Amino acid sequence: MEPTCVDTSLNLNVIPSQHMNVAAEILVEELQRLSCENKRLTETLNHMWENYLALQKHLSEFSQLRNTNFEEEATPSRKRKVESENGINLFGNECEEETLFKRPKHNTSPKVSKVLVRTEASDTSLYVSDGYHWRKYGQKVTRDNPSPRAYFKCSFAPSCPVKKKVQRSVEDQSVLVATYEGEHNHAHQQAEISLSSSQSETIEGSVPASSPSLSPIMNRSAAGPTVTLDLVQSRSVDNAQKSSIHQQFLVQQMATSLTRDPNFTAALATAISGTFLNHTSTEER
DNA sequence: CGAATTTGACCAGCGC
DNA sequence: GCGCTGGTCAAATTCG
Repeated sequence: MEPTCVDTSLNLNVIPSQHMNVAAEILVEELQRLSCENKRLTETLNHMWENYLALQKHLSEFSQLRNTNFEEEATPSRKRKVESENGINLFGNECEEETLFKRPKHNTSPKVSKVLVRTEASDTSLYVSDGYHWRKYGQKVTRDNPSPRAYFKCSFAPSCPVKKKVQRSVEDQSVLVATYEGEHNHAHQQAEISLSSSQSETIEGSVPASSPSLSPIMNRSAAGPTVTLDLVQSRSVDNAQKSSIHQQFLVQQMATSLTRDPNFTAALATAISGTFLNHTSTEER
């Protein structure tokens, strides 16, 4: 899609001083127009949020169905038996890694999410602090990446099925890529993670549907204003409350982006307006 | 001394 | 069937 730029700038230099009233009118009009657009964007965001929740619900239902079928059909091997005992064979909401599709027979697609963590270049450790307690159970050098991959299991609760893989990014050695699989079946140990809002970025294609985060790059060393965010889901948290927090965070992220980057503002406004207009036009039919 | 980490061996899936 | 690869296990080692 070709990005269309919406010019929201006001060229005050072209307005002569004797036409201040006219200029004021223009300003008021512009303000009203922006207010309308803002309202429309808010509505669009709410609509997208509702769609997202509906999709998540459908996926959840689908995964339960899949899981039931799996239990009836499968005769798990030794390893897989252990996994199913731990509940790791639950069919998750989202599957992002290509490798997960390569082994559909046994990989039952637990919920997978990726988090990128920026570290000091000199920091060679593979530890990502995320509020949970992890036990390292393996390390491997993989073919596609010269830096080793570390394997962790959540050790906060003995029966917790969540696993984590941590590896340095091929492109940027200072970035740690943490891949989480499964869902914690216990309360969050440290429910918050500090994110550097000034330096956080989103990575295309790595946003898990179930994760409240937008796959931020967390900067361990950066000082400055932080956004506190629950990165992982806890079953102990009330769903409605969780949704509310999530929605607030999304709105906050959106608002921050809109106010910060004029190009992004224009592109996003165009994209969302298009989606919104498409949606209303189909509803009218 | 118990917990955590390291590391080589092993296993299963996949492609050829 | 065989080799390659990713993932896991478990004994050995290190750490607090």
